[in-house]
Amino acid sequence: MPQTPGYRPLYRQVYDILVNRVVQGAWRPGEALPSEQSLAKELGVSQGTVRKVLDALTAEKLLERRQGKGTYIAEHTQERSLFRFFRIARPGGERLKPARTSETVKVRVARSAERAKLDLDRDARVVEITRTRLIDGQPALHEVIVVPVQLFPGIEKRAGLPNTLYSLYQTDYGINIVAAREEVRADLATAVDQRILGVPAGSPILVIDRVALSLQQRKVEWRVSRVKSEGVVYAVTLT
Amino acid sequence: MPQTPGYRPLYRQVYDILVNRVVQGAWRPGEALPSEQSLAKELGVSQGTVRKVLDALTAEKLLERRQGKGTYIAEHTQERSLFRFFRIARPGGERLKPARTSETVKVRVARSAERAKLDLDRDARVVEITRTRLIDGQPALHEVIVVPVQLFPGIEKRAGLPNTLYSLYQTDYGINIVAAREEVRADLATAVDQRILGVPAGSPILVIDRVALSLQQRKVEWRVSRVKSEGVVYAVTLT
DNA sequence: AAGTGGTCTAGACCACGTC
DNA sequence: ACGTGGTCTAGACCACTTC
Repeated sequence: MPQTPGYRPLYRQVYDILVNRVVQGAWRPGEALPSEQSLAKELGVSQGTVRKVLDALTAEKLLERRQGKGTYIAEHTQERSLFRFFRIARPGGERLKPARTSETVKVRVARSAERAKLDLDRDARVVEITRTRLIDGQPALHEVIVVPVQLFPGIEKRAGLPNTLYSLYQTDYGINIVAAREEVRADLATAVDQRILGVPAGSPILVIDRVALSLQQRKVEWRVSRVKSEGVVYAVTLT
Repeated sequence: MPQTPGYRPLYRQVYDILVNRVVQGAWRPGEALPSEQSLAKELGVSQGTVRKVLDALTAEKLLERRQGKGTYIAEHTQERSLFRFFRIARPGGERLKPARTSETVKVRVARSAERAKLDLDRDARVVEITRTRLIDGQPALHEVIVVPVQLFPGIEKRAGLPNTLYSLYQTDYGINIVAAREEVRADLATAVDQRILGVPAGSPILVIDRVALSLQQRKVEWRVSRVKSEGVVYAVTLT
């Protein structure tokens, strides 16, 4: 039987404090945090305890540390977001970068499947973004992205969304995507796939179903991508 | 310009020492290591330095730590290996466990594609294991596994290989699989797929191409699995 | 009570980047 | 020269497990 059921290490409290500050935008992406020493002094703990927390947040890719310089809020730049969550590559290893094309944006009431995927209430409204992306100048995948309008007010009025939405989520809405659950399956090309991707009927298509999670583990985005399977793979390293 | 080009922290040396001991079988899977204190004393470093190394090896899943008890060599048990590297699941989340059927085992000279995948010399010999696995009693995937015979002498003479080979690699050959690079693509059922998996011609098939890496980052196994895509997905969490 | 890993502290010194 | 993060130490106390 545990002697202290409510035991909570000091570093957990420090962790929560710093996460809250980051979430509330105390520092902007790319900006430096105070030094370990000053944070320790301010919070009334030792430098080692602050260090443990900063190391943990760095492992979660929310911070970046640079020896001799300081600790910074990690930026979800285009390059970085792509490299982290976009797993399409050439067989053998070379990672690919898609170019974007125009998108269509709609606001509507969430369907039941969407409410289930994103833990939404009845009547919740969502923004639906549909777009096609190019690899080597050819249409290679198209995707439907659904996010709760409540979390991203006004996003539907923006013209020309960036190629990687996660940098936009971070800079304009304070939402950090820290993880994504993906389910990959094989399917056959539909009529829509044939038209958009220019593939023959019955071609194999790789379907990627992703739910993206924020720092608070909230389900923030549902995205289904359909990828022309020819000459590309979904590459991942299991550890 | 770095002032000390050959700088190497103390914990790196301790790390190498302990990894070597594990690789050379100083302790068996499931066995406890000496306590932090005694390791520190023996190696002439502080407990904190030993702790840092043990924590790192635990993060790599080579060790397991249990508060109040000790630090143990992680066991690649059937359950654990499956859960870690076998990513097939039902849509929505439930992870699946395949049952094995009989396999066929051959020894032969490595083909050039195999030499490239596994960094083998010309004339290298490999063991090829072919097997089919069942989900819910139905054939659901079949795979071809290729390993260098040099690393696994006598493996071809074993009858009835275990469902998860990685526990065998660990216990009988001292090889710990710590990571796997996987490439997933969509394909159409071939004649072989039709016969083995009982699917119609032209069905979508999920193909998983895996290279498994040992603790020393050596490419130890190449495995290609073809999975009946109906009702199952390849599930992974990106972080 | 004894032994283990887990937390926390205080202080020293090192490597790195900037001034 | 200075400030930052990175390493290393020594010691204290806590929580968990076993005896």
